[in-house]
Amino acid sequence: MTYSWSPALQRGVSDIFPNLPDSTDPAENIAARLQQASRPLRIKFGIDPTGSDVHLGHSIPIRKLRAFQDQGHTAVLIFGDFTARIGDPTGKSEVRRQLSEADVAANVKTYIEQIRPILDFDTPERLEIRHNSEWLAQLDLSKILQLLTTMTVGQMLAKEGFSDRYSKGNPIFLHEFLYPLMQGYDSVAVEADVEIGGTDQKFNIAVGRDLQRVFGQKPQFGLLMPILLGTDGVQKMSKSLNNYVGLAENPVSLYSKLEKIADSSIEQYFELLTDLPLDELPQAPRDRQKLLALDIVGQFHGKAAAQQTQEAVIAMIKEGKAADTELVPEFSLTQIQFPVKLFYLLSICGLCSSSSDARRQIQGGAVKLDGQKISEVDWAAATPEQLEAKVLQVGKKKFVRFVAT
RNA sequence: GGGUCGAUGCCCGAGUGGUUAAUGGGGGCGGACUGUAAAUCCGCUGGCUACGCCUACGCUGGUUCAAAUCCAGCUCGGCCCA
Repeated sequence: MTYSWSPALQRGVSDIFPNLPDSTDPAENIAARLQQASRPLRIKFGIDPTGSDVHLGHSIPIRKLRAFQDQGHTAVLIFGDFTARIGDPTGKSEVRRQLSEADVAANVKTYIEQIRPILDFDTPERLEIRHNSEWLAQLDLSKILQLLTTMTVGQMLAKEGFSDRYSKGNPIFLHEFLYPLMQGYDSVAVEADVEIGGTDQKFNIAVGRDLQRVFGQKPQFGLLMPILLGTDGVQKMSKSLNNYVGLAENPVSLYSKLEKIADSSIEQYFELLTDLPLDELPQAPRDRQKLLALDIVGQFHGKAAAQQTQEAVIAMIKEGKAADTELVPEFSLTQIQFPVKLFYLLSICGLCSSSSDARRQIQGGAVKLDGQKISEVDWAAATPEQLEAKVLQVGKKKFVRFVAT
């Protein structure tokens, strides 16, 4: 089998290093490295299971991993179960809270489920899932010292984020200095040939190269992918900014978020999140948004479901009707005691974050039952029959359908 | 270890004994508008099956009829010194 630096691998890549474009030295040029490879390369990507949701931003390097898999290489997916407990200081302005072992284990589980549609889990030899506690938990002090002697405080402080924090007088804890070294050591442990990461990972990936050299390995290539902008079109996609699109979201929510992506960021979305040819995209902005939403929902839920979702969303939002039963989350009336007050109902079925919030939404005219606006705060339903099969709605995109069982 | 300054709601940031969930901004959520978004305008932005009741200004106590505001101790952080 021969390998090459194919267009699918190159798509969307923002930086690759080392990179001497004309060189035929496999240590300096990725194309040469691939061409001269006699075995599948080991492509590393590490993710810290710090939360429970994986979003589209995370999916970009994972999609790249998939592209490598499809060309016969081995994806080495590392769950940073050990590093998650320290927290990557990259891009953070403050210290991250430490997670318990149990939290981390639970997160790994949900991550795998969310990533499943993206990666090839089935073809033998194409995927290796590792946890970095396998090797990091074993390190003894002398080994740690060996890692520490490879870098200076000056080098660490030069890292973006540290330098900002230091100059602003914000605290930096010593254990945070260990993070890049641990991520770098992961590369040693799995003998990575290429490490994929966001552009913010350049420093950490470069540390990996240094450490591999120290441990007598060929240094990996760093392959950096752009950071995806969030749904606000301004800041990077991130859970804490609440501008993210989660992989596990239901089709309707996925679709309705994606069809609103700002014109200014939609090209980036196409390039990084789809395989569609960029020169054949529709001209009309609205059509682009629809195509994007359709394609991505299709990736996670299948083409047929995506098509259905599109129709349902158009019906629901454009025409003000709640259409297809299957796409509106259902809520069982058996959980409710009658008579029930509307604000309590809104809070219990999850449409509002609290009953107080629900009252405010009612007063603000956001609440509809089967399309009829309800603005009386004390509106109540006396019997289940009054609600059965009806759709309760807050704003334009939050719905629940009541069912009897 | 010593000195000094600081800690307010999702975030930033006013407030320095007394109608009050606590000015203002950001963000968020709703409404109007638009091709969605953005921009703009308006409203909301502790909790509780609620005409009332709880909990809130780092923590714990104290002074007072009354404290986010005064006092003490503690915790955490910045800076300076060692």
